[in-house]
Amino acid sequence: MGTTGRKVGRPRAEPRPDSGMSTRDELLAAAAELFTTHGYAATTTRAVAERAGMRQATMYHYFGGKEDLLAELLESTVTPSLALARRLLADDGRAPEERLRELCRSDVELLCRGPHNLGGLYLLPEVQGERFAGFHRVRADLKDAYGQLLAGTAPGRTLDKGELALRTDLVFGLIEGVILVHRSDPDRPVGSFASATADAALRIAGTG
Amino acid sequence: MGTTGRKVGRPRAEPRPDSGMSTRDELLAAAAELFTTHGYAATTTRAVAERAGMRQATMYHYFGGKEDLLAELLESTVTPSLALARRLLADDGRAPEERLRELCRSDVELLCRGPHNLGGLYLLPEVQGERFAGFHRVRADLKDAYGQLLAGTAPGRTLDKGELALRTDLVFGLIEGVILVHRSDPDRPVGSFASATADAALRIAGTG
DNA sequence: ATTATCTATAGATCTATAGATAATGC
DNA sequence: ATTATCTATAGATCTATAGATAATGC
Repeated sequence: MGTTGRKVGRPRAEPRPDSGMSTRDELLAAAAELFTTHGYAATTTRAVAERAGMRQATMYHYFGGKEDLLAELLESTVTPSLALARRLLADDGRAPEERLRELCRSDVELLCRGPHNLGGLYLLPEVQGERFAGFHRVRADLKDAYGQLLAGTAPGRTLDKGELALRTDLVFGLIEGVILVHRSDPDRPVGSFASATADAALRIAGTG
Repeated sequence: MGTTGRKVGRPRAEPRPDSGMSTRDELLAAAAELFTTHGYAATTTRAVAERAGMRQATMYHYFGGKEDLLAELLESTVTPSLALARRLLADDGRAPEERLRELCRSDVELLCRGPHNLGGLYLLPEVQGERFAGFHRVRADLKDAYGQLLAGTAPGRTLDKGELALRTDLVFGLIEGVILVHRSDPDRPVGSFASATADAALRIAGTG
C-alpha cells in the first residue's frame, strides 16, 4: 500500500508514472475528457482505455461498458450540487435570497471549474435516454430545491404556482445555460462570473 | 412540373406519398430529427437515408457526407435570427429595449418551435469543430448584435466595456439556455414562455 | 492462488465508391 | 441522353469475449 504503483497483476504494456489515482478513476477521467470534447458516441472504448494508459480490453475489468462510464460521470457532477442545496434548504438562519445566491454561485463554479468542461456532459444527446434515469432523478430534485428557495424569496407579493414554476425554469435555465457560455469562452475568470450570474438569477427571481 | 412526385430516374425501392418537399429537404429533415434525438455520431447515413425514404447510397447523390448535412442545418437555424437582428439594429424608430425584447422573443420562438428541437443541434459536441466555422461566424455576429442593442439600452448609467460584455454573455446565455429548458419540457406553450424569457433578459440587461 | 493486464479475434457494424438499372426527355 | 435511384461491396472500423500471461501473496 505504498505511494508507488500497484504491483500485483501483469504489468502494463506501456508503463507510466503513477498518477496517484486509482485505475478506475483514471478511466473515468479519460472518459470525461473525451466525452466532453468529442462526444459520447464518437469516443471509442479504445480511446478511453489508451488515454488512461492501458489496452482496450482492460477497461472491461473495471466497467461493464461505455454506458457505465457516462452514467457514473453524470451522477458525480450533479450529486454534490444537490447535497449543497439540501444543506441550504435546512439552514433557517439565513435569508432565502442569500441561500439562493449561494446555490447559484456554487453551481456556476462547479460547472466551470475542473480540467475539462464536465458540465458539458449535460449537453450530450445520449443523456436523454432512460438508461440515465438516476441522473435525471437527481437533477429533478436539484431543480425542485431551486424552486423551494425561490418560493421563499418573494414573501411580499404572492406568486401563483404557474408563475413560480416559470421563474424556476428561467433561473435553472440561466444556470445550465452557463455551460454553453463557458464552452464558447473557457478562459473567463470563474469567480466574478459566478457572482455576476448569481446576481442575474436573483434579478430573474424577482428580488433584484 | 405538376404537384405529383418527380418521375425521372429509377423509382424508389419503397415508394411513398409525395411529401411536397424536395428530396434534398427530405434528407435534411430526416437528419434534423435524428441528429437532435440520437446525436450526430450515433446517427448513421443509412438511418438518415431510410428515414427519408431511400437507400443509403442515394444520399451521396445530394450531399457529400454526414458533415455537410450538419453544416447546412446549423447555418439554417441561426441565419434567420441574424437577419432579424440586423433589421432591428437598423430600425432607429423604436427604443433599444423594445428591439432587444423582440429579438429575444423571436429567438426563443425559433428555438422552441418546429417539429424537432432544432436548437438542440447547438448542443452537439461535434459543432465545436472548425469544420463548422461558417456557423460559428454567424453565431458570433448574432451575439455581437445582442451586444449592440444592449449597449443602447442603458443610456443613463455608463457601462464599461467589461460590464457590457458580461451582460451580453449573460443575456445570450439565457437565450441559448432555453434550448435546455425546452429539451426537458418540450410541451410548454411557446408564446408566453418566449415573452417571459424576453422580460427576464431585460432584467438581466439592467433595464427592468 | 489471485490479480491485473495482455493478445487475439468473432461478429457486427458503417462509410463511401463502383457500376448497373429503370424511369423520362428528346 | 439524362437522371435518380438501386445493388453490391471493399476497407475500415468498433465492442465484447475468450483465453493466455506475468506479476505479487501465501
